[in-house]
Amino acid sequence: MPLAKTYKPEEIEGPHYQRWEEEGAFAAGRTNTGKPYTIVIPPPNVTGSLHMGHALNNTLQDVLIRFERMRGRDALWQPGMDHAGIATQMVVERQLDEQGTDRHKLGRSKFVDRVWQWKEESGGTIFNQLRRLGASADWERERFTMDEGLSRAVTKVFVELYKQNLIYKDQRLVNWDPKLLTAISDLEVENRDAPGHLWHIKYPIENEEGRYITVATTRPETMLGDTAVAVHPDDPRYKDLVGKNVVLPLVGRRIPIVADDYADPEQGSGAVKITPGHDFNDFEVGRRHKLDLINIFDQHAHLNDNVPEAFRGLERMAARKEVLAHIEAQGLLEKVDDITHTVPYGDRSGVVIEPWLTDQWYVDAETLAKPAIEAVERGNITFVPRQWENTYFSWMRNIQPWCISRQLWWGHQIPAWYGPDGHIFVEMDEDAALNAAKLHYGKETPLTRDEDVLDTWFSSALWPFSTLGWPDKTPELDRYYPTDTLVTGFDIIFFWVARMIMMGLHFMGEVPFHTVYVHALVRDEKGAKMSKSKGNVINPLDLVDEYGADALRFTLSAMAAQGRDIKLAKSRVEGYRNFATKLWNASRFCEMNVCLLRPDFEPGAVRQTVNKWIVGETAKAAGAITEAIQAYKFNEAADAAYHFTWHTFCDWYVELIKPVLLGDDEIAAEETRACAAWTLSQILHLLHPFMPYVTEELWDKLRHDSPIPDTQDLIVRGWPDASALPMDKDAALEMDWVIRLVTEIRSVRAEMNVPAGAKMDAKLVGAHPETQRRLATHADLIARLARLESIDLADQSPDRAVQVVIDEATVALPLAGVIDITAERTRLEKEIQKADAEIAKVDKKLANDAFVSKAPPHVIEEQHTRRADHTQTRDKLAAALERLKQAG
RNA sequence: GGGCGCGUAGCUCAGUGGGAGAGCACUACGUUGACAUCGUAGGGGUCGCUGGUUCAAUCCCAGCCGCGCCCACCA
Repeated sequence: MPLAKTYKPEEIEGPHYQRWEEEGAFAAGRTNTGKPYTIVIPPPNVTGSLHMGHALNNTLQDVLIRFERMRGRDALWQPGMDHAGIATQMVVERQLDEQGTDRHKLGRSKFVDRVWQWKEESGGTIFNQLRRLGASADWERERFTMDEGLSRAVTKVFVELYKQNLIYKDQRLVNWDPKLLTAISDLEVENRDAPGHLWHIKYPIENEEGRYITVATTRPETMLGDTAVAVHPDDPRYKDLVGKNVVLPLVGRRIPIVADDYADPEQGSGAVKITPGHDFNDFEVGRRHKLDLINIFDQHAHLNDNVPEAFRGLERMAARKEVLAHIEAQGLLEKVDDITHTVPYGDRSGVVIEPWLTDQWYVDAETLAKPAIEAVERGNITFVPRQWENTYFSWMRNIQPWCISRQLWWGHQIPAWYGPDGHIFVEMDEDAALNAAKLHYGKETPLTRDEDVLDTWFSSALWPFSTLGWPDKTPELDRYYPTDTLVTGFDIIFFWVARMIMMGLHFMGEVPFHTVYVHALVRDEKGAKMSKSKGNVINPLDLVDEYGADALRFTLSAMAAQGRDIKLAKSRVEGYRNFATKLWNASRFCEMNVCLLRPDFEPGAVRQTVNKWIVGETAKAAGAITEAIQAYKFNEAADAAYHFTWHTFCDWYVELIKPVLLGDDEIAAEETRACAAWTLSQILHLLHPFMPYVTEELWDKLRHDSPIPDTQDLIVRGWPDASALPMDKDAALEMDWVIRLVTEIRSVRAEMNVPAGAKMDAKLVGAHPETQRRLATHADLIARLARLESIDLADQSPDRAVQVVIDEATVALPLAGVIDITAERTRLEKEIQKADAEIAKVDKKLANDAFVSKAPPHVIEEQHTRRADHTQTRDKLAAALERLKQAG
């Protein structure tokens, strides 16, 4: 069946994907036995659906995987999903809320069952969306962070780190989310600038009637938990007050005035209230001065019983109002400044985070970070672009303890059990814990398990080895670890990349991957971050529906320049859909002209100049594309493929061979048909990583029409080897001359408004023997492409002709009566001026002694060549003008 | 307060120490047997500003202006 007249992506995409999957083309270890090439997918949230960031991220991974697979590597793209603790729990809790219930009514075990049920029914829609994009992941190896195997890995890592004292339990201030009722890590806190106020409040000095010390605060409600006022030890204003007490307003508590470097004389009043229970800095000050720590909030950030009765039960903001009202009523409010300050918000819940004193589990990240820093310093891991290494280093070198416990129900429950006396047993499972307890207490002792679960990122940190079977010694782990490339966005370098490096090195003794390719953010076309609230989200699947997956993939690849965000314009996608159409139509051309793939075709043995030329151009393109992908310059690879396909193959080669295909020379025609088919097949190969569907479809057609059908799908075929293809320099020069000649004639025709139907017998004057030979070879072709009746040699330009200069020769288009002689004179004069200007520019350079003595020889040589070329052109143009004048 | 990135054609973006590029948009012409989702030709830019280095700067350096992001405990 011939190719359809129009390219319709929706008709070809589904069937090919299905076939690839059925044939196991994505399966690692099946198609190739070569050196492994491995990418682990950044596991999307089980709740997630495909957004532009995923589309970009996974397109680039698929380009790499398909490229390496074609190059003969045993390509493994390891897919899987993340259980996404908080996000998923929130989704299910929302559902419960709609049903008028909540997780507490349900109980922990039923709630977790409920989440699993939701996961089985609705989780992972994103993978079907990735399939539509053409992602060639090894789906049979799909993993989930809560799988039995991965959970075992998580437990083992926890237990081992605990036994190595790299995990410990500690009581300190944490970032507490009063909506989600859990601790979160530093990274999950989003600091936002917000307008606020700085209240200056007078604290009365004890036993000194009428004397006050003024403190400035953005959070007056926390004064109820103050246990000191700090001033700088060198601050002359307050020197005599250090050691004295103030009477805390509203509370009546006597609290000391302490000297501490933390107090900045420049800030506020220079005296700062100290609330060790609700501020990270104050906590440190409190520790230094052995101050009491008073917790004034409950888990919802409502005031608790540690404050005077009038304030109990108030929510933070209400408390603030109430406190201020009392302060003002007592005449203790000195002044209020309007300021902008940063306020911490929970990145999931969107509520203000409260520093709160709790028991939590921490990872000693500093110790784990050391080898992870060295691995990047030594180049065992390279970031692309390189600059991200600085970001990595600056965070890793100042890394803080990682709070890994979460007060949630969905996640890996911490493998810690407590004895009646609070003794902690950290073991692989309950039986082991009970045994340990029996040993410890000398008798069987009931234990209670820690209620908390682990931070989601704790399990994803193990992803590169847990997905391959660790802690078991599996053949996959042996073969595919360390992986090769990690493709990710910069927003999770800390969350994920850094932690994978730490865990990989610690537990595997080897880096988890060698290259981290960090891609940009996809923004809307105005450069704004896409977000639901702004309503500027472009759904990638809408673009797939409208233009096809290939067009979207190609667009994202072509725009993935390193180190720059992608502002996605729809017109770009449309343009690349048109590109796919162009390719489709070029294939139709080949089909209609019976250009069949010949298994015995030897690109090095072609005899026709035009074929030698296209073989060389193919080699150049293949080399450029290969090099670009290897350097992760996806945009350069895409551009090179685009340009070669459209502007070299379609615009020129196809046009150049038309006369050959229709001509009488059957031997030449036969060779050209085979060569055209071969070139098209090379294009399909080179485009396949970017546009898998349309290329597979066209390849399918091409190979099945061939005398001996190729048995392989494109997806598993070999990648073109540029170095094995000949590049004929003479053929390149010759075709370049033809192309320039045709272009010049077309240009001057358009410029002189020569009517389309004008019949012209062109003459080539002053041609060297080699040029004469070229003309003899290609005259018919040139005439056809330039729409001439004929073109042949002459000794002299005819009268009243339009003349264009190509190298040493002049082409004359006799157009007496058709053209305006004055206009032609003006045109020639303009051309001469242009050439003169160029010559003058070069002369100026060459006249400069500094230039001639200091510039490298090849640059000087270049200038001489340029001068000669322009001079030749100028002379020829002058002669043409003279000729025109004589005739006129 | 530190760190990073960006400012090139109307729009979206490549690129380079030595002759300014692509796609889209725009203009003119075109029903040539692959393709109007097309073809041919063309217009359009002091490469943010100011200095410096250099024989030579859009590219390297410094400062400035504008925009964005990341990190940070400043009341």
